[in-house]
Amino acid sequence: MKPVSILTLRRLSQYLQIILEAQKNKQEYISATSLANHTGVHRTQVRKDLASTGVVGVPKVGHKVNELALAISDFLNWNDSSEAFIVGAGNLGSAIMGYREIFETKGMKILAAFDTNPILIDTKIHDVPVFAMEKFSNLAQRLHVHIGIVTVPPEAAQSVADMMLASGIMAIWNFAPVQLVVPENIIVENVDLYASLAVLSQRLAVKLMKQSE
Amino acid sequence: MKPVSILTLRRLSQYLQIILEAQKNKQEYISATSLANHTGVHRTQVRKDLASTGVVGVPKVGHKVNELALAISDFLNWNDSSEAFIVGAGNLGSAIMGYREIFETKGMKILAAFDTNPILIDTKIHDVPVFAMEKFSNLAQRLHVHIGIVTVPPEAAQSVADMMLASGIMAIWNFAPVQLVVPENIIVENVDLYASLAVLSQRLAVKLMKQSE
DNA sequence: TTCATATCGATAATAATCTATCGAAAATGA
DNA sequence: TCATTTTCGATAGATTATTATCGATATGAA
Repeated sequence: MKPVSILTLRRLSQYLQIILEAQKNKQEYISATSLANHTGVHRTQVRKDLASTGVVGVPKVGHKVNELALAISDFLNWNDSSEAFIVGAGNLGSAIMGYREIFETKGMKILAAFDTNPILIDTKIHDVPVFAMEKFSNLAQRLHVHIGIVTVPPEAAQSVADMMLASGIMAIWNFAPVQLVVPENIIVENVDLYASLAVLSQRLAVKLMKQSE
Repeated sequence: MKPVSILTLRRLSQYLQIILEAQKNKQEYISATSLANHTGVHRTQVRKDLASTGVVGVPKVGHKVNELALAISDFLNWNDSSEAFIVGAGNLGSAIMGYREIFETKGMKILAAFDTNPILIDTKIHDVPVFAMEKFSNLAQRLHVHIGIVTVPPEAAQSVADMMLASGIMAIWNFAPVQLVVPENIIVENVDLYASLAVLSQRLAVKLMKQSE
């Protein structure tokens, strides 16, 4: 199994979203062409992406919706459950805990949250219990938690990451706009809102400039 | 001015983050090499990215921190203020409103939020007033708002987007995991958490598989 | 002053990604 | 049965992105 590019993984998740929708509508087959039309990705690219999960389609027909959904979910490891801890129970952390159930359908179970704010400690946010930071390490090791979600302010992010790694965390989902320094065997996935905003605002500026010409 | 790739824009925002940090520390000069070391991007790539903003550096010295920060901010249009409305005042919407002040330093001012939930209407969330959906169109046109932020559940996203476009919105920051269908002159920037999670979980699965071999 | 070094900016080479093309297979309808 | 259409999967070509190379320039030390 060859390693698959990040771009392919992101697109697979997009396709899956559409396929699940088709599944809801009791559609039996779906073609790469129609996925291409829905996403704007070129149809040959869609085929390549799907091929990397190992599925095979039927000419003129496409892929069985159920099988394709299962194949992609499997490939993304969304059918196994991975446990996660989240550090930072502020605005963003709460929002993510609010999506707890959806994330569980995608293989990630948020077991607990951690924060330094005494007001929050020993409460529950969207059914997720909030503990003091000091408890992270012990619990993470006892429960074999592999995923750490970072939703703290930027200045705290690196020290939280260090603490996570010292507790056996192997993958970090980082929502802080900071480039975390970690050993290279550690997986870091960044959700960088500023980068996203940068694309939006520059594109808009260019567009407005062109219009006023 | 040639169009700049999305990847370059995202990296520029990353560099800026580091440059602002250096500015805080009263550092006078910063080199492409050091930005490369901080981000993991190749140093020649950093130079190309910076070149696209028009800045010029000094051999052996690098770039003046202040000038570089200004050049990138300008390039991203973060020194001008753009007004935005946000639709969906739930968990995620609230989280984003919580970052209102930070976003303002990056050129985006969230003027108001809109929701269908009567409990929320006419309240304030993180100082942002929440209005009924019906008021969107009128206000957006009167205030010449160009940016719409979508933080509603996936099933409502397309209709919200349609409503936004009918009200003169030109750029959509979409947090719903849905591929919005819009005319091609409309700018859509997606923040796709599922795609991000897909990368994380697949990479982690591969890693764990390799370890157990 | 001269040399070594760090950096810049430009250009060339490599690698990755995306798009086009083509033959084969399955369905549909004449 | 046989042409037509749609899609698949594979391969080749084109585009884009990344990395390497090289000469030039500023700094600081010998």
